[in-house]
Amino acid sequence: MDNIRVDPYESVPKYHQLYTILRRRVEEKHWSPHEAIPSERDLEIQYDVSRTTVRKALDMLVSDGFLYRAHGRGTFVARPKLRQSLQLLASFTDDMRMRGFKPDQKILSLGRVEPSAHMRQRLELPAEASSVIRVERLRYADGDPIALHTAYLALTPEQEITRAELTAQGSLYQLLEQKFNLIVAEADQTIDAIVASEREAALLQVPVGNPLLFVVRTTWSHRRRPMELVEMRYRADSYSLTIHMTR
Amino acid sequence: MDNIRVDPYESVPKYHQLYTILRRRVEEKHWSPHEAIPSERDLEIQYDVSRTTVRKALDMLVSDGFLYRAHGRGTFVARPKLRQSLQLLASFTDDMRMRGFKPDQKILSLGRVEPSAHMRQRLELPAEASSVIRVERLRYADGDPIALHTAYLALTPEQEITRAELTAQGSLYQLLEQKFNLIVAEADQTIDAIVASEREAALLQVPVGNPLLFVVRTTWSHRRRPMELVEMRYRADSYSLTIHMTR
DNA sequence: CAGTGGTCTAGACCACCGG
DNA sequence: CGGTGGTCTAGACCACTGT
Repeated sequence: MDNIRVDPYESVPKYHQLYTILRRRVEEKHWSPHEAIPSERDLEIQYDVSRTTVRKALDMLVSDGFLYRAHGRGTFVARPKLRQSLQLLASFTDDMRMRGFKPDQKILSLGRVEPSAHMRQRLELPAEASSVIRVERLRYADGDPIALHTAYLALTPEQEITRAELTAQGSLYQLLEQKFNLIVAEADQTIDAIVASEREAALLQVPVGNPLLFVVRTTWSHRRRPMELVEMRYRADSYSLTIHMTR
Repeated sequence: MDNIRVDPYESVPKYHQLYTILRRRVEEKHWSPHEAIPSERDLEIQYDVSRTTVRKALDMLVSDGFLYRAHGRGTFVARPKLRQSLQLLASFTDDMRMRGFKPDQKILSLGRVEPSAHMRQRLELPAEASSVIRVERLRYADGDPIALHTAYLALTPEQEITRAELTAQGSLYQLLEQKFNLIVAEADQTIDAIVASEREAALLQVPVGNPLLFVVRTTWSHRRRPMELVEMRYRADSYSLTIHMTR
């Protein structure tokens, strides 16, 4: 039995309601992996929406990796996926919570610095911009230090951030959204392997020379302005990136 | 002037033709970054297709990172993207060519081995499967060794691969497609940092203890059967992963 | 306000797959 | 062959943006 229905008076679009309904069904294992779900014409009738709306919902479920389609055969439940840490562009805070750890942080430094030429270019700073905000934070999972993050923010001199605000909010991205309406829309990342320097080793509590994942990310706001350049150094023994790819 | 038209008699879908036309325009800088392209209604008339078809083409261009939309304002050209090496699930061969290097390889070993319990699980091997094919290859870019790949293939005893075939073809994925109709459809990857062991250091021509990117990938065929488990070790000084993310 | 993208409908025909 | 997903149309109305 299911009495979940798509409600035409909801402000949420119908295709999104249907997406949520079907996604829950998959996650609650109402169907088994590789089992066929009802056909698009069945769903059309069952939820009293057009086939276009059904297909929009299914498109999203396919691109999110919950379903796959086979022309002439049907639409099927995908194998359960491992939680992926990249792609969705989560903050460290959210990433840790999804992985089941309690996130914490220590702000090592916060202040304005003069941007390098490279930074000016990456952040598309205007010539008159004489400073960016630099935030260095040590980040913890369940009390253990696992990453060192150094962020450079393209903010005007009027746009300030205090330690107290960042400590209270926890997530830098959420703070930037609340204070300045800067919403992260996209990012480029490069991923490298490095070995820990003396300072990094001391902060992350690993021996000098231990491997670290080194991630450099540039983020753009929804207005398509560069907002942040951040270097992240992760202890390789307690953190790895997971990615799902589809062709 | 443009006399490029969507041809209704082509076997390629109209939305895909339009996708190609517009993508070329963007790549050839017919419009500047952040410049608005014609509205959906304009494109509808200009190419004599329905708005649904226009939107399907635009959806693809947005998800591929060529355009972005702003409700009530228009559709805009995205900033030029850096070539991304992940996501599209390219073979090493294609990846190198896209990066502008000449790929090469040396097959270090090729033969059947008994799968470990872990491997049986990851490759969903039936109980009677007593062996998998193991291929160990050193991979070069412009003549320099940059990666060590160890692949385990879930193939039946009848499905064999020879050194000659793999050498001739170059790409393992292409060989699997041609010989066994195994087409890579999706993959899970974990990315770690490690330091080079003595053997790895010797093969990759770096000092022992140098950092390496360690990528473990499971691939599934279009029929959703696991086909490969592969461990890839990259010299961090000459290779890094790049990823683009959208929210 | 006019113009943009966002949602949605009710249909149609095609291409592919399995029995 | 019947049933599936894939493509496509011509329209409608809503929500948001800038002037």
